[in-house]
Amino acid sequence: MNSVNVYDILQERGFIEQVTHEEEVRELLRNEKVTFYIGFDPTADSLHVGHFLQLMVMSHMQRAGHKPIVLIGGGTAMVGDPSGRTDMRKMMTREQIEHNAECFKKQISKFIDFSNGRALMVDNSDWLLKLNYVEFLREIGVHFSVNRMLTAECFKSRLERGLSFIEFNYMLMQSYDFLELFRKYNCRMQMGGNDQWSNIIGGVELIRRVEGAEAYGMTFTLLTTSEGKKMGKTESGAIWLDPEKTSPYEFYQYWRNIHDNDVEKCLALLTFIPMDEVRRLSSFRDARINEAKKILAYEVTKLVHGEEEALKAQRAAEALFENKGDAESVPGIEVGADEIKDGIKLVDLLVKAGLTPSKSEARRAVQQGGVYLNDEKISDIEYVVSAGNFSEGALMLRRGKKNYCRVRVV
RNA sequence: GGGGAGAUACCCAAGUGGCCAAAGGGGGCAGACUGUAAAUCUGUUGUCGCUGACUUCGAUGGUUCGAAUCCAUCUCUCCCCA
Repeated sequence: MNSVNVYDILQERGFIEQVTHEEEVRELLRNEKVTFYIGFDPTADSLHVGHFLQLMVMSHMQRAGHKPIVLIGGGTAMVGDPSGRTDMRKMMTREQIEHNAECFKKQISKFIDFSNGRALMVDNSDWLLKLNYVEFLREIGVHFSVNRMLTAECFKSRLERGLSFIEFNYMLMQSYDFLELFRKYNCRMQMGGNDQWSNIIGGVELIRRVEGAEAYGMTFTLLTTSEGKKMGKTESGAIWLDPEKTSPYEFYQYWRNIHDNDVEKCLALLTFIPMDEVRRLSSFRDARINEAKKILAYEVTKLVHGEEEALKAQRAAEALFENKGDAESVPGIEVGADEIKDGIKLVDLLVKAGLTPSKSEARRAVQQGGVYLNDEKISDIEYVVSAGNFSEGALMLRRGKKNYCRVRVV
């Protein structure tokens, strides 16, 4: 067992938000090899950075010799977790959920070591879907006080806006999951984002009531910016771990452009850089903090997309913003030589390059002086791009300050 | 089951027969400033064959020269009573 307690590591890095029994959990993690679980409901076809934070915790725990169970919520996704939402989740079909679950499984396998039984992946649809309603009520339902549930934080906002019975049941399902894993695998601890606190203690209490045994829970800080907004969201949606949905370059840029005040938090939570170094890097002020941001961006991208992609993203960023590195790495599109022969309208090219979602917006961007072709501002919306604009078969198209696209002729 | 309120663009929210592609705010985008940051200020924010045309105000059908606005039916949400 590691000499340094993983509890202290998690605490020092700022993960821990709430713990059921602080001292006991600390002792437990110091003295025993603990089996614990974190659940992931497959509500989308890719994980996002919020999930990544959970995976970092798992990773820290695994490094310390504990055994993670990744619980894919194929069953709970059929119901929908109301925690932390103001609106009702829309019902998902079973096919969607199964598809998403497959995507999750693939992605998670990259982050956690499942070799030699060092970790486990299970899907709660295996036991939830075949539950018998009346039996479930008699065995599990009796232990839950509606009065208490109604006072739980996770239902507060929904009590004002509306909460359907199906979502109200979510807590019971998640609590049952914990019980199931406790029985099957002696899983004694559940971890999760802080919005999961109510659901986690639901399980802890259920185990105490049914099994007369002590189980533990711990929640982590949610990835929020220093202004309290959810991190990992951009104009175009979430920051996904799937490179098809968020390219490694975009991913890199997201962290590269993080707010100064969030640098320390991100370095601590999303990289394995030692805390001494984290503190040193984030103590930089003014322009120098950019050094820390570059390291953050590189490290996180490396963890998620691998070293090669991280280097490519870094070189691309250097080429665009620091006039070094190499432009080859800049993400781009290819156009056929025949398309260029007769010329292609700039606005069409902007859309094709994905720099603007529609031609109207492309026109607007041009009119507002936000479009550059090879670093030269173009303000004519009728401008036609032709072979003359290319050098060595490529040109650089830019929209706004930092949205680039390298266009190559093939 | 009875009664009431409501559904408007990415979100919140005004508009209750033509002056409405639809006020205002948030968010987004662009410009200035900068450190590829933040804050601030300015502009912009349905689409397209763009000085014009087309589609949009829960859905469908109707009244009208003309509907987000009136009528009918339907779907969904919330509140009160049972």
